[in-house]
Amino acid sequence: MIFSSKAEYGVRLMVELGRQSAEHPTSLKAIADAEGLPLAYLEQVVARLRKAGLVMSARGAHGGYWLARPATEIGMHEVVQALEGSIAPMECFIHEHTERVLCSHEPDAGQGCATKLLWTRVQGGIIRSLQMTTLAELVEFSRRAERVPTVAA
Amino acid sequence: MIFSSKAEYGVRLMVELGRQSAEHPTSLKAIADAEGLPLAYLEQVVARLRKAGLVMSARGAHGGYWLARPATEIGMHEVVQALEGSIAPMECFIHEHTERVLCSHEPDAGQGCATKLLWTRVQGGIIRSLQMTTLAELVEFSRRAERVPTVAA
DNA sequence: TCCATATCCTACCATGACGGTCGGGTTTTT
DNA sequence: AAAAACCCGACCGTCATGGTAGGATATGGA
Repeated sequence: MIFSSKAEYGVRLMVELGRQSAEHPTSLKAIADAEGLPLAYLEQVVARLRKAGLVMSARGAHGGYWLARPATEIGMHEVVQALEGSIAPMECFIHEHTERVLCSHEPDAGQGCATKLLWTRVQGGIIRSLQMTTLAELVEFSRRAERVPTVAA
Repeated sequence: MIFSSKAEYGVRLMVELGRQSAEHPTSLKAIADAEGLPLAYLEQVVARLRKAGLVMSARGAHGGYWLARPATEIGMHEVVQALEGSIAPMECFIHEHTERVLCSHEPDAGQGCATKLLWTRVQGGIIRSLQMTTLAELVEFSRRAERVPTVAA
């Protein structure tokens, strides 16, 4: 049970954007360098964030990305959802919207199997803890962690 | 982001054991048939539960498995932990106990990166929702779901 | 005693998702 | 026109996952 690295990278990227003023765009190159992440891969990651309307972009020289909204108004559940596709602890939760593909083991009556009760709670726990965290919080945290003396040499 | 099928199968298995009285052991074969799961694979799953001390076993004819404790005293976080190894939303959380393998991206100071704040909360959310659910609850739920009239034919 | 039933254990395997690269296209600034 | 950057799709190696195979060991019953 683990989130993919898309989530990790994407969150880092968002934090990095949050640290910049939203005036002039930040290039992916800059972020890739700052975080030590592969540029080409970041492109795929940021594409998801853009499609989800979380970041905006400008092409061409001096182009780049910036937050579509102030960081205080961005809940991390949106970010993770955009990156991860959907926040589902079990396969049968994914198709939720479409044609009710049920758990296969689920009795005909629907919404039956006992395990679903469990996974539903887990899903709730995950989503709640994501919702209660805003991007602004993470940005603030990273700002503070910044000036920690390492060796004071 | 998804739990492995080991978790799913294992939880089903535990529920099934919870439905049986803990007197006479239940064979894996019976459970595999009841749930429609591959026997050989279940063996691997149940091995983890046994090693974690959640179920006990008897070999030989009329052998099988039973709960090591009453279902009311089994928290689902124990079950999932046994099955899944550890409940960690991100790689760098796994080595926790061993030699402090840090996030690689984490600044030298340690406990630094902003994303860790997020994943820590998520982990908390998951564990809490698992802890608050006992096996007994799931067993009870499955008992009730049992007698749902499908067509009343 | 011998067979059926069952747990136990280890090795093996195929598929698919994941993390990542590559090449090229398009847009914009200088 | 050249550089900087976003954009897009195809490709690819590795590794965890889900599952199988085969056998060893233990136990109860005929």
